[in-house]
Amino acid sequence: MSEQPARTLVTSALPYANGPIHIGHIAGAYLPADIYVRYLRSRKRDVVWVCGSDEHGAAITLRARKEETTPRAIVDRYHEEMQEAFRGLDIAFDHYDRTSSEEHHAFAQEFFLELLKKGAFTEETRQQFYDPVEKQFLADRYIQGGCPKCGHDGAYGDQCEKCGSALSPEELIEPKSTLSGATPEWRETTLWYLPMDRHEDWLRTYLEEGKLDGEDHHDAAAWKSHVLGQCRSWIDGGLQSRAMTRDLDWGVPVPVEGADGKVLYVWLDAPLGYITATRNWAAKKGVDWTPYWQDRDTQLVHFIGKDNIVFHCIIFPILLKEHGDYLLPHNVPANEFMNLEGDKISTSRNWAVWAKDYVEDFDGRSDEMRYVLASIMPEQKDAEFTWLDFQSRVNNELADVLGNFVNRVFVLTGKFHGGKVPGASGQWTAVDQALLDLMSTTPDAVGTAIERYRFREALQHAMGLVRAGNKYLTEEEPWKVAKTNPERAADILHLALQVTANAAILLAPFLPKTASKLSEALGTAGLPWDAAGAALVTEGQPLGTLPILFQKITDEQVEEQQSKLGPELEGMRDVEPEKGETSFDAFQDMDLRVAEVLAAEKVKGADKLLQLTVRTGYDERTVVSGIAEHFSPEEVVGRKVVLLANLAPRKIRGVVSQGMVLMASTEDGGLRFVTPDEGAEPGDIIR
RNA sequence: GGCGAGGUAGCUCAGCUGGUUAGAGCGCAGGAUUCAUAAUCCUGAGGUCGAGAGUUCAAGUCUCUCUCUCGCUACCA
Repeated sequence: MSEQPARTLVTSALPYANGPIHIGHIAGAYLPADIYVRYLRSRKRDVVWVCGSDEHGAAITLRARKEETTPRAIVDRYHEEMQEAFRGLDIAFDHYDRTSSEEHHAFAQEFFLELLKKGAFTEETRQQFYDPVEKQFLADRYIQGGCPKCGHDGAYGDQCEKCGSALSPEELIEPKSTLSGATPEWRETTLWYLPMDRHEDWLRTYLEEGKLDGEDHHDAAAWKSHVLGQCRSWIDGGLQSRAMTRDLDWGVPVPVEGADGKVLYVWLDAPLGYITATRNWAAKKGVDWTPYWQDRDTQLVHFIGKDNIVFHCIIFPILLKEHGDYLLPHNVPANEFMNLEGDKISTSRNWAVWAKDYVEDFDGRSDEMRYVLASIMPEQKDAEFTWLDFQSRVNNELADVLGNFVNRVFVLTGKFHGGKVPGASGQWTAVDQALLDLMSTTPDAVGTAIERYRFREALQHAMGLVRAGNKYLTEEEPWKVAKTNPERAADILHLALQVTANAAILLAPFLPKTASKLSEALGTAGLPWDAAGAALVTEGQPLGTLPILFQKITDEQVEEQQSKLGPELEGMRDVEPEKGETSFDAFQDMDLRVAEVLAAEKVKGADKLLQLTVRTGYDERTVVSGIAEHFSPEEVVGRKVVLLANLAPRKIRGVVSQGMVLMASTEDGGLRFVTPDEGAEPGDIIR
């Protein structure tokens, strides 16, 4: 790998076309990539940035059924909406594609076949649920039933959303197909698996040392520690086989005879979308796409959020290497998560700042959001966005430092030099020289930080030049000097203008709108990055008119935005949807009783479990309950509770649990006992 | 329980391969100034660098133990 790659291919995580984009997404994978790419473009490097909608997967079909529409309609809607959000924040991909395109299907199939031919997969036949009414195999998410863990009656085959536990479909109590409501049957199906354990050795070398096939591949030290840490954790834990196909009808069909009703697993399908997108971009431009994915002088960078690390650093590299013709990532600068006003961002609770809403509420003010997000980007650890912080950064830094500096320079030039760039004598004082020095070193400081994916630091450096400009004006006082020494005053303003023009270039990756307004007004539009560091504006150049760059964010705006967070409906909660209809008989099957907790102790080796001894009035029994994180043993002894008494006994962590204690799970993420009213005694039947 | 990442000024965070009095921005106090969006500039207060032990001539920076937060994972209501 040479110091400077011949070209760079940048990707941002394909957003899932199942919901709108929020600032967490932007700060995680799109804004950093946008800054990085704008910088490289400004340096006139060969760079291509691709992205696209990830439009397959069970969640989308499930949602389509729920909304009584088609998967196509869902993905079409979000494909458009997401692009609108990106455009509104000036996130400027070279190409934005979608995985449901014909080209992608064809390419993904071709890629799959190649892997098949190379023996990358193992074929395994397993029992799987089949819906006899809809005549299809059921993906895990299409099966609903009682959760074996918490008893919650709407658990999915892969996960119970109530208790968060990972499940496999056969564990469900009374499983039902969510498609037809029918009871599914066991049938054999054949799926292709990726045996990842085969790849542990070279992956370790690739990640830890940056070496591939015995050659230097990338600088492993340049990777973020949390990215490497996660990968190490996965590999050390032993990599498992993972199914690369699914029985589903929405996705890229498996191109093998007899594989009707099977599609590629979205996690095989989606990253290949990067390649398809590049091919489509190249076709559009009439250039050859292959160097971007196959030439060793290309640098491949994936921008993602931390939830995607394992796929981009382990699974996708395995696929690429097995294929053999493609480059592996040179860096995956994953960001951590962005929290919001003290809580994690949550789509279902509407605890999010939606990109689309921001663009509507703050029309034309994309730079403000970009600036704030770049300032607090979760580069090494989770970060937090608050509207008060947004206000203070916009007002104190953008408006007061940058906006005001620019305004001072323009007003002074207007007043003392008729709005034209004054000439300079070339007689620089020590103070001038210090500023000139800073001006000449800042581009490199900013650029180096960007190339190291340290965007906050880069922005600090760029703003540092502006701060120095303010200091310079305040201390040199050209408005005073002009009265006694007009030549000196001209020098000062000339230099201040050079600083402004430099700032326009350096800030452009972060604040594209502002930067172009500035460089237009200064007559320096279109100058590349490498021009920065020196004099840019020329004597006599008339300045354009410049509006106030940044309006202050008012307290009212802050309050308005804060009040938008959370559930939208007055008095109504946005909770998980009601389950499908049940029958009286099914209810009758449950034997609910009042019981009293006699004793409680923690189950050793488990964080969440309490072992309870309860009195039912007719016996005493042991119940294991996953409430240890919410209640101490002392707190629960003596309580009257509601017990599901006839639940099949189950061995949990070595202890046989005979029944289940009912709890209400509350909005704050806690649990509350369901307690019978005064007078109810152990053994009382609940019906 | 296992693994990973964090715990640094009131707030948001930097501190690379250990080395002079631990930094930035905001906030706060005092002052200067008026060209400018009541903006700007200077000065100052403020930190036992989560706790404890160890290695070293020297530790925020390395090792161990403990503790708290976040994430993945296991057990799981």
